[in-house]
Amino acid sequence: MIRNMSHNSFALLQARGYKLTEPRRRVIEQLHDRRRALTALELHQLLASEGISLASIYRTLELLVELGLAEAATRSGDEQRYIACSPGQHHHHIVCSRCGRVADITECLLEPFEDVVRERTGFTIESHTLEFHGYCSACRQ
Amino acid sequence: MIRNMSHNSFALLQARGYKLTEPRRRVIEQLHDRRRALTALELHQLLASEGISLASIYRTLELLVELGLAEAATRSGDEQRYIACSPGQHHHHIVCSRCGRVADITECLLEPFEDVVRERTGFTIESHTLEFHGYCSACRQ
DNA sequence: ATAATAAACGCAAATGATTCGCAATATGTC
DNA sequence: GACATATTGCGAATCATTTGCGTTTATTAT
Repeated sequence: MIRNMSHNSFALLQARGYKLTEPRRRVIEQLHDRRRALTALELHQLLASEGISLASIYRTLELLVELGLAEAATRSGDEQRYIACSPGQHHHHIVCSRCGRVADITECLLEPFEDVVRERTGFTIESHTLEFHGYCSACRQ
Repeated sequence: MIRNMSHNSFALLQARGYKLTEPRRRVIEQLHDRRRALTALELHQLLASEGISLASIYRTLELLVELGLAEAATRSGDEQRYIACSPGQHHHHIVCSRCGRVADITECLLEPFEDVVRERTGFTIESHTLEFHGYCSACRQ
């Protein structure tokens, strides 16, 4: 299952004409397997034994976001965290404030409200960002 | 009205024992009067004639966030934007993707969903971040 | 009002996450 | 199995933000 999710990303990468390199494979695996919001530096440390450069990690993350295979978490600190993401369906995440664990919220809760927001504010609505924060079962006191 | 909103912030600042200085007054005024999500650099440029240092703008923004008088917008780019905020009631914003104009969404749309999210994910929920993006009436094509 | 006093300021240097240039290497293809 | 090229690792560069420090300014008490 976890393997399959990584493999989906591998496949999409290649289908778009990108090479499936060692740094890309490893970053994708980590993001999927750990199910955590990770920083570039954390990925670099997790992959220390692989001799992958920090620059490649940044470049890979940029590519994954572009392809919809990862997304940048809401920032709370000076380092950006990244979350593995299935492309296609729009959805949201809850992130553990202690360990960074991520869970998906499978459908979008907000589309029904976009009309209300448009009427109230006079803005047209193109998108929204939503992220919940709390504690996963392991980190709850 | 606009003046009152700035004055509320002035008062809260002083009530908490902080001095109402020129940089603080000006930054608060700009954030309230422009009703836009602004970067530190933009504030510095807007206030160029006042001889206010960029460092003071950063320090003021940090203080305003701490006091709940401003909040950091969802980042989309390499500079943080800040939004004037009334402390007290939890609410959300919609930000114009072209000009940065901000409108308030007066109450929170998501509290009713927190139970659902908790049940589905097994996380306890402490908070959430939500921001809408679109175009204000002036920027809509 | 005026002086006393501590918080805040302006400046310039430091920090640190992220990006970039380039020679070397690894991937997918023929 | 060799080729052509995308991608890598390295180190240097960038640039938003933070910090140290001597000076200024907002508040409090005289």
